[in-house]
Amino acid sequence: MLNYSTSEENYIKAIFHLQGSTDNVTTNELANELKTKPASVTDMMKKLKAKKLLNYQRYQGFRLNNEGNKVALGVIRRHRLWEYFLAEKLKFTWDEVHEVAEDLEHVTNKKLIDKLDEYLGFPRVDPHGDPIPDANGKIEVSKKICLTELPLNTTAAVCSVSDQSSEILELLEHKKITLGTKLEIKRKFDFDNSMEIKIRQQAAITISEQLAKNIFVTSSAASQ
Amino acid sequence: MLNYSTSEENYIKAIFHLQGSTDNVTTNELANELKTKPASVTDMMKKLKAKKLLNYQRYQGFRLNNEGNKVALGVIRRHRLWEYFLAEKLKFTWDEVHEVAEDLEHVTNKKLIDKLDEYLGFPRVDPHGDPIPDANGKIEVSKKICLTELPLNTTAAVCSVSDQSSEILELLEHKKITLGTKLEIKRKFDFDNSMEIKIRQQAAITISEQLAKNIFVTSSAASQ
DNA sequence: GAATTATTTTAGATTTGTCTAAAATAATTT
DNA sequence: AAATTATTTTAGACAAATCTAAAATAATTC
Repeated sequence: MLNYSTSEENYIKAIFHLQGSTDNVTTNELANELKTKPASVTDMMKKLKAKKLLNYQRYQGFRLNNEGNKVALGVIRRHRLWEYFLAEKLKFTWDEVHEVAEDLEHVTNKKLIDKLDEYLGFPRVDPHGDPIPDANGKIEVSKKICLTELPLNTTAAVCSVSDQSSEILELLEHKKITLGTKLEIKRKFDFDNSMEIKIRQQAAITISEQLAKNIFVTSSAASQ
Repeated sequence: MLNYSTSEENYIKAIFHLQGSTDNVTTNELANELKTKPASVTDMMKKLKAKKLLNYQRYQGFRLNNEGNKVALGVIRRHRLWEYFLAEKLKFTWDEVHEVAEDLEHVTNKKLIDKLDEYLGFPRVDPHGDPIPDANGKIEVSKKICLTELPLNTTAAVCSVSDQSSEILELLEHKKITLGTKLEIKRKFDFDNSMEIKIRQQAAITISEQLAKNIFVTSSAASQ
């Protein structure tokens, strides 16, 4: 495994988090996520394509390939181990750890990270409940839950739909929900159990209880 | 205290280690220390002078000013705390810690470092015996010892000379030893207790027992 | 003290990562 | 399907940190 710059690692990690199980990530999405400009994203995508870390065709968006995913999981492993360390050992609060781990994650010394992992007792999830990849990049598959059970403001990816009727598919197509779509619940209404969900940068949309009951998602924070 | 780049911090730290209590550091010395080219050093010295971290006049060498020393002590504090953490908690060996700490020291989050310090129990010296600056940049003054007691290959700075006769001063001037000169003993000879010492990048020179007995040095590794 | 040698600085180039403004392409609307 | 709008890419510029080669200055030697 080669070494990558802090900037490259941040792009790779962001793509990993944005890409569902099927979608390509778009230039604007990534620029928005990284608080940079689309032109900068295009430049970096050319570079990462040249380094064979992702698939990219101009105007078509991009996805990490096998090697890119491995790199991403390495960064995520470091980030979450440091988060665990900060919360568990240094007594940082839940909400403070992310920012500090953003810097620590770029110290890429395998022995350091593996010894840290051992010192911490090989934790399985970070303080946010997200699973920590092991030294081989293996990450626990997060459980499939019904959309009705997803906590508020927790991103999850659509992984299956129980009812396969043309009626539900028509509705899902209209709402632009497909397998792999990443979404989070912004509000729930007790009156009819409808909910407002947000998909990527799009405006929030409303989903009925009937629909929600038929959508299943995988959420890495489900174990919280 | 402003933030400085990794590169700036490395230059500042290196100058701190090279400057005795009086000497100016030269361009070549610093280039050699950082394994870079003299031209790069000159560029950076202009930059650090503009940021008011050091005194520098072209062709005259440079020294950190008050502010520069503060920055250096901050970097050294982080470096040595991480070294302590790596050795004490992660069970790295004595000789492995330096390299890893070189990277960790550039994560400049005050809360992180102060909490790490507390977690480690406010250690006074790192695994090499070098003192760790406290949160205010205060560093324990290392004890004054006679040059005859300085261990081999340990850098120390000349801090006083007991005999003040013109004869000894003549000899010291000839050997280019003044207050603040940093040196280390490379060899000791049992026959006449003479020793070979090295000053900076210069060739080793020989010192008699009589002379050594009159030279006192401060060594930050003296507590080892 | 003039000539030689060593050191330091300057000038100009390179790489990485970023930006703005304009051009190219894709998507949407009418 | 033509026009409009949105997205993406290209072209060219800039800052940071580095380098090489040449020029300037200082130190040393004869």
